[in-house]
Amino acid sequence: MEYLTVGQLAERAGVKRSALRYYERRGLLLPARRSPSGYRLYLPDAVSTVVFIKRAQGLGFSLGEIAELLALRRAPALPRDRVRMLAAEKLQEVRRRIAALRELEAALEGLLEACERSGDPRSCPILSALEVIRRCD
Amino acid sequence: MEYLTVGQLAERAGVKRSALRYYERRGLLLPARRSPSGYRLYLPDAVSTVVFIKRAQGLGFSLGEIAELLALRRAPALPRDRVRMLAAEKLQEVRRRIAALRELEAALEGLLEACERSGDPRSCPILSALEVIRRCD
DNA sequence: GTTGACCTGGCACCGTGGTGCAGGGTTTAT
DNA sequence: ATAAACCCTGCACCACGGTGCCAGGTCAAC
Repeated sequence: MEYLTVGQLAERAGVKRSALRYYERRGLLLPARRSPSGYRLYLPDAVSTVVFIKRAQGLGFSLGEIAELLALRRAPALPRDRVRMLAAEKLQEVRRRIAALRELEAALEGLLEACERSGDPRSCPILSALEVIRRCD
Repeated sequence: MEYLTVGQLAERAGVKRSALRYYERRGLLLPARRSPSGYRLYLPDAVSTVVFIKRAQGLGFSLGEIAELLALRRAPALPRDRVRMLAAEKLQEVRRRIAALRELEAALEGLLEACERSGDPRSCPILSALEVIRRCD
């Protein structure tokens, strides 16, 4: 078996056929060779490309960003600095998201604590806090 | 001015008219009274409802979840336990997302460190790590 | 030679949180 | 009286990451 069909590639890479066609449309997978009847034919190393996509997704890269990483991977002279910059930017972004979520976490913790403390069954500190128009933001 | 038009409510609450109509479609805002010519007429306290929506969004609640919070807020007997449960679930969800992002952070840090250490200009540890098919997951 | 599993392209659809436009009617100010 | 600014409904569209279906073509096995 020299070539893989789209279904075989999908199975080996652990994605759906429809996802592979979508990646091709988005420019992540180069258009595959075709059999005389029009079937896509992939070299076995296409598996590693799809794995690359899934792992980069797992690191929080969008498909657009992954398209750029794949282009860099294909580049004749490996532009390591550019790759490193993309990773560093993504790290900053991840850290910003963590910081934002930690503020959320603190806010929710505060509301739940207020809820514990409050004894008045006719009021709900959580609902009240949400509708208050804060004057001193 | 007893009533607010949709534009006035939008301005006071800091959202767009289109968003208010969308909230109505999604069941977050009860259908407003109408003027004889069909204009929506809101009581001034609709502002606090929209502020509620925006603040709840800020705490990470989806519009569907906010619809439930608003229904609870309107309920005759305030179901504080239910509100508390929703907030506690959201807190758990936020913590899960933080944990996932921290793993991402560590992974990206590891890759960038490997990049610093590696002296070989013909390879890129980041790209390599992405395409490796890990055997011992 | 037929059945079943596979493949093709194209298009529509999912959820999320809206925005924007067209083609009307209304209200307000000058 | 007329222009500007506002309102109405309904529909289409955006990004995101795909999925599902249709009608048809193809390939392998029995």
